[in-house]
Amino acid sequence: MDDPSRLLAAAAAAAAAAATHPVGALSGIPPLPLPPPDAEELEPAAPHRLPPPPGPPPPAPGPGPHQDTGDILQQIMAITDQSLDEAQARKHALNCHRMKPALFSVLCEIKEKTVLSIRGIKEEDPPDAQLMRLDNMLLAEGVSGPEKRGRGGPSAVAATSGGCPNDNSIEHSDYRAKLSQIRQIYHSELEKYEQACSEFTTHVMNLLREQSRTRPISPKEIERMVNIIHGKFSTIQMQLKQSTCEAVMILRSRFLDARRKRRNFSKQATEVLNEYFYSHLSNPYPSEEAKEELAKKGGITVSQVSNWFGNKRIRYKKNMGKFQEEANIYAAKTAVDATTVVAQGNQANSPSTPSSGSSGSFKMTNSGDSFINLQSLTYQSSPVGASVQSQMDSLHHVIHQTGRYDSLVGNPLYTTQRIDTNGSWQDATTPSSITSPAGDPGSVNSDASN
DNA sequence: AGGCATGATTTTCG
DNA sequence: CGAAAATCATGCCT
Repeated sequence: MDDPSRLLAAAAAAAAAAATHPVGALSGIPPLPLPPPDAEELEPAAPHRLPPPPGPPPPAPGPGPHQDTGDILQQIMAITDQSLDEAQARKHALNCHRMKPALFSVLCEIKEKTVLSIRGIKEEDPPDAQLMRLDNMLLAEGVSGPEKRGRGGPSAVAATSGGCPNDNSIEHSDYRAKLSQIRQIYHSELEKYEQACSEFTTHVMNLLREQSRTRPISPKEIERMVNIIHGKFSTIQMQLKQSTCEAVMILRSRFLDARRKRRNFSKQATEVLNEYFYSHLSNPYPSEEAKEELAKKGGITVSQVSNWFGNKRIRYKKNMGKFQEEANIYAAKTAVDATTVVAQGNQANSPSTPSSGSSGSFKMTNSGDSFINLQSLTYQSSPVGASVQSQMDSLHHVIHQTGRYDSLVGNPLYTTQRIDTNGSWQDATTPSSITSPAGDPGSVNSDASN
């Protein structure tokens, strides 16, 4: 039975359905013959499959103009079966058909309704939280955003890695190199995506424009399509961002691991640190300036100096005996140095801290064997101020080895150092004024840094 | 492999 | 917040 009017009726029903239940129409009610799936994408003139609803609902199906509509429909449906040339010819014929404008406007109308009801679904992607997180992170890591160059400045790494040693070590520059590599890849990929996106968008828009001659395509619809495309591409971009973040994280963790990896200090550094420690044994708390000085001398960072002193104090205190030998070596060394220098009349030899002036006694928590209080001794023998200080400190150990000075209580006139009830090293905050019995105020700041 | 040395990190404390 | 104390993790020596 190929009664065209039946087909028309079906089409009309579909059209009505499309108008009222567009989703149903989209999901495919169609009693209409679908074109074969192939040969479609190369044929811009081919009617889009989605909304094929034809003319207005016929009040009374019958011959006449409806006949024409049915013909047109059939032609439309059959168009994809035809060869390109043939199709072009038919397209042209259709375009010139007298019913075409009317049919087109109906299609437009229906389309309008459909789009209207669809519109509610779309346009609801909030500024993706995850995307924002990724963006922020990339920015924070210095991957996105302006390129930061220059070694001295506070790099992104240093800013985020807390109080870690932030030297210009090999690892650090390695890290930076890798980071910039990631950065490069990220940007080139991003650019590629953007380019592809815009290319694709233009392509689709051209296609739609082309198609708009044969099927109703509103600007809104194009816009929507573009949005969809952008959405898809931004998903890809998000993936890119995500993997970049991962890469940075991995790099970072590796870097941190490497940082955590212990590497013994150079002999020079150990030397410098030990010298200071044993020559300021009474008060082994280098000031910030002294720390900087030591760091510079030893080729390490200030925080490493702090770590070292922290460890040293603890370990020394815990097991003094173990350090005796070392102490003697350094003590003697510094003592000799000090005396030499003193003999030369130069008083700025040791990397002393201004606050180390007090050679107050300190006592070990766990050993009844306390340190000798030598101040009266030195005080009387060589009141030369700061340099004497280190000498005196150094002598502590030599003497400690040879003789036994168990006096815990220092010269009462000379107690700038608080001795805690538990007897730990306790730095007096402002000892300097009292520390120089020789009346040498200059020793307050015995230039630790030359 | 095991143990000690040692630099770094974390936790605790004043 | 800085220092002490505890702990971790690796280097290095045997």
